[in-house]
Amino acid sequence: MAKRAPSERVKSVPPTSERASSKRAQSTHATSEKRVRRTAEDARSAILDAASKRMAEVGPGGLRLQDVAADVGVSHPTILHHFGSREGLVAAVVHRSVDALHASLVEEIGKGRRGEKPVLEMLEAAARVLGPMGHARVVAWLSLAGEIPDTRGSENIERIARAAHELRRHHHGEDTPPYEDMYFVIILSALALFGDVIVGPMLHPPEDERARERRGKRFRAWLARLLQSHLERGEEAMVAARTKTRRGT
Amino acid sequence: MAKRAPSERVKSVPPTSERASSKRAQSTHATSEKRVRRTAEDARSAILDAASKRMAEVGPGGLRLQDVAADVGVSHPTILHHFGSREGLVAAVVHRSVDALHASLVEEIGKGRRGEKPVLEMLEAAARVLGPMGHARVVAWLSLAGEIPDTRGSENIERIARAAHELRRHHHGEDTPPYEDMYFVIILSALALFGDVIVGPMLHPPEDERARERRGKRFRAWLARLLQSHLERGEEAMVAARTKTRRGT
DNA sequence: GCGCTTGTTGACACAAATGTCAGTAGTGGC
DNA sequence: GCCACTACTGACATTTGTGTCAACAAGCGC
Repeated sequence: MAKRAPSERVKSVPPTSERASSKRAQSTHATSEKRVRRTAEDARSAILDAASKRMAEVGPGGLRLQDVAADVGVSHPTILHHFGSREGLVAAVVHRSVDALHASLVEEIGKGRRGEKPVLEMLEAAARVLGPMGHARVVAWLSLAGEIPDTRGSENIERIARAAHELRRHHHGEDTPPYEDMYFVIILSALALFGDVIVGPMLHPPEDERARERRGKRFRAWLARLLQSHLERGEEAMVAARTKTRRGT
Repeated sequence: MAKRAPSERVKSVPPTSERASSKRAQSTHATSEKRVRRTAEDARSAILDAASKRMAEVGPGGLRLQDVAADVGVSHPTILHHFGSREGLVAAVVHRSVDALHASLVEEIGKGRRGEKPVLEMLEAAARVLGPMGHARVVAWLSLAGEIPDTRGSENIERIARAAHELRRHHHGEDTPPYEDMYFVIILSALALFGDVIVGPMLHPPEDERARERRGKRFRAWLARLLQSHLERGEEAMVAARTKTRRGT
């Protein structure tokens, strides 16, 4: 009974609507209903939107042309017409997602960097960028799948870390902790934010959207205090706990 | 040209050997070569091993019966014979992985908890469990795919956090920070460890296995110092950075 | 209005993956 | 040594998903 075939189909996504949500009315079949003809750019954009949404849920490997086509309200050859191949579509989605992620990040970070609680504001900014859109999830899928193509993640991290380190030197002067300390601060922040999106649902007891939101906020506030106090104190207190780290610095 | 079919095939895994690594010699076809017959238990175990390895790389959705079969050196109906269906195999792998993860975790954590640098030792222990075997990756795949079945992750976290909190109260007495502080410490550790396995390769500049290993170790040492100093000082220093957290505690 | 460009589509071809089945062949019990 | 049990396999059936193709039709320049 039931000969199900390839590729697991991860429970096939919560039925956002019956399928073909937006333009569905037209396909009650029957007569002709006048077939719509978008500009190439509009079509591409609509398809990308739908594909992005799906991809955040099922990952690049789970994306199905027919599903995306149904969501948009077109037939699957249309997608192939615009993107050449499934792989082309995936690449386009990834590209756009990564670009948007970078843009939002630099914007948000540039915006909130001079408040009185800079660390918290940055964490919140980054969380806003990563969470609500599926950006963090898409990136996580890619990373898991081993596709780390033009993501430029490390460059971003290093740029941020270097800038922050310079700022710190400006404040502390002589006895500023080494660059790697700031690098690790940034890394830890990134890991915490990404990790929360990815394995958070698995580590915390089941909770609804609102509860999750509040818990996330409280956690980020806590983390911000932890990091802020670390940054303010330099590494003094840490040196106490330190016993013999690999030579000097 | 080339009509490639379903399910992306994520570059099809670094060819660990040509395929059918272990029992391959026998299949040079030609004559009969005497077909091997394991006990049911041995067969299941061999299949599970191969499937686990694949699954850590391609995720539950990407697992292909024929690939696993080839790795083990059997035909794919054999797998179906032992596990009923593909889904059965996936379930079995997940089950075993989760069980092993739990077992290793409690063992390792129980072991290294009375050293002089308890935090570091726990982090290292957890890293040993999560990293080398694909455990963290498997769990991450599941979490991303939304399959959070019998993982019991939150229970584990809470048990650990509660135990650690009790220990802390035993030391600090009256002015012990609230439970949630310890809970967040544990959560942060988990997120950092998981996150490093999942998105680490994307955040750091490209590095070989040894470099990655060393960097990981340095990062965990740094994190351990950060957390240790936080735990020793109670929340005193954090209260300084605190402005007005939602009422009292 | 006419025709050209091109977005769009149904029907089809092809591949890959799961699952079925009847039959083969080790292995242990007698 | 024979027999029953069952691990194992090749061949096939079926499903699902990608990609091709020829034809249709919507918008635009003329």
